[in-house]
Amino acid sequence: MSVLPTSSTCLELAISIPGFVSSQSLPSSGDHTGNGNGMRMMMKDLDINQVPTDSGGGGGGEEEWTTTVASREDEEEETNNGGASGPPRKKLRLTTEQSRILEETFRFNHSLNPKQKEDLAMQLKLKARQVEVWFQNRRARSKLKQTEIECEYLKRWFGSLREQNRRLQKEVEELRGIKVGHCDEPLHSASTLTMCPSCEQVAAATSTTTHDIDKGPIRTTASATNQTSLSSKVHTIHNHSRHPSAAFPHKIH
DNA sequence: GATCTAACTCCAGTTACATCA
DNA sequence: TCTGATGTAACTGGAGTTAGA
Repeated sequence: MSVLPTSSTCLELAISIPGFVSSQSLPSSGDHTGNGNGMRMMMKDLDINQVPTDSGGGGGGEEEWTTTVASREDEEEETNNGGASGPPRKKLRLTTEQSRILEETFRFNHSLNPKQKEDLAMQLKLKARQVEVWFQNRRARSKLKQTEIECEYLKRWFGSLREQNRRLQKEVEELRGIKVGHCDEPLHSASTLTMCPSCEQVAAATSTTTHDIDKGPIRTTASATNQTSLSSKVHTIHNHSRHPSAAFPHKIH
């Protein structure tokens, strides 16, 4: 079953399926715990809506704010003063250089502690709050991308399982026909014995029930002899296509 | 030590602006 | 020029954590 989705994105991702722990444990900023007080001090004088006075940094004139965004305080004042909707929200476009540096930083660290955030903000001539928002949005995008990839993979896996199930059902029908025709003869045709590729032994009969993904359990009346083939296939499927996450814990960068 | 509260972070969901076809 | 789709910066509200009173 080679349905491994290949990816060339720069997102660092890992399959996480319900019931399985996502392998992406973002490095905690640690400053949930650590620099709380310092952060409080810093956050006090943040003004996200302050227009950068220097527009020349890195972007060669590309860096520019279209306008300022009304601060919360200003909005509150606006609201209090008249209830009007206030000035339209304007939006910064990050320069390619800013985006590049942010992406670069994100590659190594998915979340920043207050010091890192402040330093990066200073480097990029942005507000710490903007850097924080960017990282939040970036994590969200990363997660979304991961979900899409997982979804795509699960679709393929589902299709593969359905196909396997279809084949097994067909085989059951064939065995039924054979049994009717040669009820006294043992069925040890080599073609019906499946070797487990990893265990390198013919799988023992198991009590596993094969489920048709669409229609529920397959009811089979195959004899014990006939079951050798079927159950070994079941064994194979059970052990080797049990779950995609185990087989394809891929990461995307 | 237990409790409360303030300050902070994160996330999920949403809004709204900028850009492009 | 207008318009709908798309990308994304920014906002909102809730939940969780921590430190200090």
